[in-house]
Amino acid sequence: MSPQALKESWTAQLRAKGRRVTKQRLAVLEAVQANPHATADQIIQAVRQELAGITVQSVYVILADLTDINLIQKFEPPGSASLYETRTGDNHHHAVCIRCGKVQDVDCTVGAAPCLTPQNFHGMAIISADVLYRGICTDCQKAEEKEVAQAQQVAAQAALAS
Amino acid sequence: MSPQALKESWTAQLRAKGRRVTKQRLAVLEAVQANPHATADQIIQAVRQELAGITVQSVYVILADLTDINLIQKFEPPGSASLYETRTGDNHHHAVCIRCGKVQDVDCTVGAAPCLTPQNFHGMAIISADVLYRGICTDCQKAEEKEVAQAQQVAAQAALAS
DNA sequence: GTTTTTGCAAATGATTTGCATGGAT
DNA sequence: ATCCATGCAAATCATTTGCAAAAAC
Repeated sequence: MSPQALKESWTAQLRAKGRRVTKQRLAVLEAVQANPHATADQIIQAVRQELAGITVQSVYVILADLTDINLIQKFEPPGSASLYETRTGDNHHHAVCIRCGKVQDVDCTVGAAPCLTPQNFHGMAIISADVLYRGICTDCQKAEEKEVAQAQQVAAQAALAS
Repeated sequence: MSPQALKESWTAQLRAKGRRVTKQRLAVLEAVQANPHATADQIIQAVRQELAGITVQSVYVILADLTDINLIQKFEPPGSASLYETRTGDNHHHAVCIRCGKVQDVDCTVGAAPCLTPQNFHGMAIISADVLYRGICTDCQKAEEKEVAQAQQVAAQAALAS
């Protein structure tokens, strides 16, 4: 979608939910759209490029409200600050790199229902399932290979010197 | 395992990891064992039954250390305080009730590897997958049925009165 | 006795809230 | 003109940290 079309779409959706269309809200939406998996802090920095005076608290309030009306989605990785994304409505999961912290979307190909078939649900009526993968992203895999190679070189030199 | 056997097991494991065995650590382990999915706050309350003087910060330090040596496991549900459990090592997931917040274990029957087979992993080397189910527990299902029944009664009486 | 643990106070980071003003409809 | 949204300050909540005293080895 073009930036213009996005803006119109957001405006329409805000109005549809009885929310007023303000430059602050549009700026927050733009920032979240521009940087998927952005933290509140990153969003604040980005929004301030356009609206220098906006306060931290306003951005938090706006983020919470946009989350309520499902225009954005909040994702809370364990142990770090919440991330916000414009991708909503579809059932997708996240993969976080345990080395650099980068978060990537993972499409759920199994439909909206729970993706596992566990034996023991204690009679609970399941509404949704969130899946968080932890792993090492491609960049960090390369970086680790490089480190291993360097460590081997150092070890070889130490063996020579002794 | 009997309380006594548990205590000996913990003692052995602490020693094996080079940790000193203190009454504080044992009390924390006991509290976590007694109440699976306990919050730090609940653990502090429980431990103070035995060790009235123990401080909040000590319990946090102990919990972090016990988590490091894998004697307990930390679970961070989105939007609420961390929970601690003694069940470690095996791959199990959690189901949280969106109404009362109760957390229950869900056995993962698919083995230790990622339980989904998503198409799009971005080349990431996956190490583990955490799954969080959201739903309504049996108690809350009953409570909701009761509420619906009462609402229908009220509606019926209103219809009669008009 | 030495080193790790604990106790205490104070700080931190993320996020929320109450109240007055300002802007969108 | 009306009422929701924003700005501001201060509070809250969970958790961490630095340093001195106490306890386990």
